[in-house]
Amino acid sequence: MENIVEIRESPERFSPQHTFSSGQTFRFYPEGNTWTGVAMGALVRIREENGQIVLKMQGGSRTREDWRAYFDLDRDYTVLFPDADPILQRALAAAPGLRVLRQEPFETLISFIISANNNIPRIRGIIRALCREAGTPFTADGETWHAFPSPEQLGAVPEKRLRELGCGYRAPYIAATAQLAVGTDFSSAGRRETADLLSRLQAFPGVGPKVARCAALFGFGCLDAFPADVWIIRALRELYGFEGSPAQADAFSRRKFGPYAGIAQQYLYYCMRSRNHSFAAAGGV
DNA sequence: TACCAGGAGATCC
DNA sequence: GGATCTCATGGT
Repeated sequence: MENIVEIRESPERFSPQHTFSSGQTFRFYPEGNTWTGVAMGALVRIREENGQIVLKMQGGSRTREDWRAYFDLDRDYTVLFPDADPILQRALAAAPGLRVLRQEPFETLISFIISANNNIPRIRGIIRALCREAGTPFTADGETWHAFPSPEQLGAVPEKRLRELGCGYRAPYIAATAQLAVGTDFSSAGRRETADLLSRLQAFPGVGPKVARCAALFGFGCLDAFPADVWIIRALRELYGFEGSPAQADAFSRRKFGPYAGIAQQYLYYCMRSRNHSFAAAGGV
């Protein structure tokens, strides 16, 4: 019997548009008024219905609690930044319902290795190709879908084949990281201090400071991890007068945004990239 | 057609 | 430790 979980939320608490368009996950696609994707081995469909956001998960073995954790639905985002400056306040208001997902560690690690010096449409295409190539297939809604490959499955794909699938020069990094990840206990890694986790993640080939912070934030629940790409550095410089390097962004973000700096980063990133009009009109960018 | 993309690694000094 | 180059390849 198929495992189905259905969750209803208000648009103020969860926005698939803001969440899936903020560059933290690459497996969700909009079609009409429905967002469709695969996560944790299940088909996920999200649509608005009578003023409510309806999340329907089909397949896999995850519970309602697992999915609430995945979408971070039980966290009150309105109390995370009690001392928010006016700029952050505008960013938070510009993307209501944006939530930082708690994705699967190995998927985030590989996804953001692929993201290096790459653009989002192509990242999505490569990840989709990897899933079709090596991910476990399952059937839902009368169609065949593919889970993200396990370390064993991805590690078995020849480097030459990874290049054919579009991975380019990242192919050896992906192959080596997948093979190293076999036997790695990511669940215990997630309970470490962020700095300790980052150094361990950066031991994987193709994982530097930025990719490690993305994996820590999106895959391990380290909400203080602060990925600093060119957009965020630009935002800190233009909006806050920050003059430092990406390596100095950690201390700055912790001082400026506190223990949830990673979530603040995601709102700032979304607003910068989406050229949100209300944000720009308010003097944000 | 150039330039860019949610950078990392190698090689310089 | 920091500056510089190269790495595939589709998007814009």
